[in-house]
Amino acid sequence: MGRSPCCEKAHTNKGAWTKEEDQRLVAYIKAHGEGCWRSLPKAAGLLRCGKSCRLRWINYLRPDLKRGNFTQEEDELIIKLHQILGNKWSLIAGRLPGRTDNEIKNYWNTHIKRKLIARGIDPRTHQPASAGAVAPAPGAAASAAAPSSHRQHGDDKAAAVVRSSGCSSRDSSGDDDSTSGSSVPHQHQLVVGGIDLNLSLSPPTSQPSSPAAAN
DNA sequence: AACGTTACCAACCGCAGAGCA
DNA sequence: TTGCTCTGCGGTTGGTAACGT
Repeated sequence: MGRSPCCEKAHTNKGAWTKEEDQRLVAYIKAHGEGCWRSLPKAAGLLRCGKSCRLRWINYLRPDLKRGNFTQEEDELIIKLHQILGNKWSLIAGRLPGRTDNEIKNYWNTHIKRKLIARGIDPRTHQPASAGAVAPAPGAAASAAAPSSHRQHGDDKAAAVVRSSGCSSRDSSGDDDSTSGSSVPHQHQLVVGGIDLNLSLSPPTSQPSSPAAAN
């Protein structure tokens, strides 16, 4: 079968973004808002695929991004959240305003993993390295222990934790901000290690509501 | 000063799920 | 109800900078 490629690869640029491309993208989104990524590149006059534009915007150009070093607080929060959610970077990012899933994922892989290992903690199970090897973490944490089985079944448990709250990872973005009428509040109050993990799934950047938010 | 290695960040790829006709 | 399209997510890779020998 084969799905049609997300874009005409032959006519799209790849690799690092230029300043001009950034400017075009930002200008377009400021004027028209996000959405319809597939048609955006053409409309904005960019030789990029929609996916690429979305990623660039979300991970780099969004005006509300924090950028810069992670604080000790963020650090600990990421660890706690990862313990509960596993590699659900988008959900974790949702609890860290101004941070993107990609940024957190990178940070986890390059800093936190190492840090935990140095502390003698298995970064997947969040258990003492020796114990973790034999005793997988209970509950949701188990998902983190699951060998990255490509999010097929491995993280089902962590996902279940989230779903049980009436949300799916999709919801976070879907954000049917339905707040409006939805009888099921998208919240899940958790307190771990003294940190109140209110797992309400709000988009990382609650709506670029007003493009003007930029600057 | 040159070369090799390691660490970090940005971007790409493929898949799954939601929404719609 | 089914199939198709689009979006979003997570994993992985490539490029570059920093550091060490």
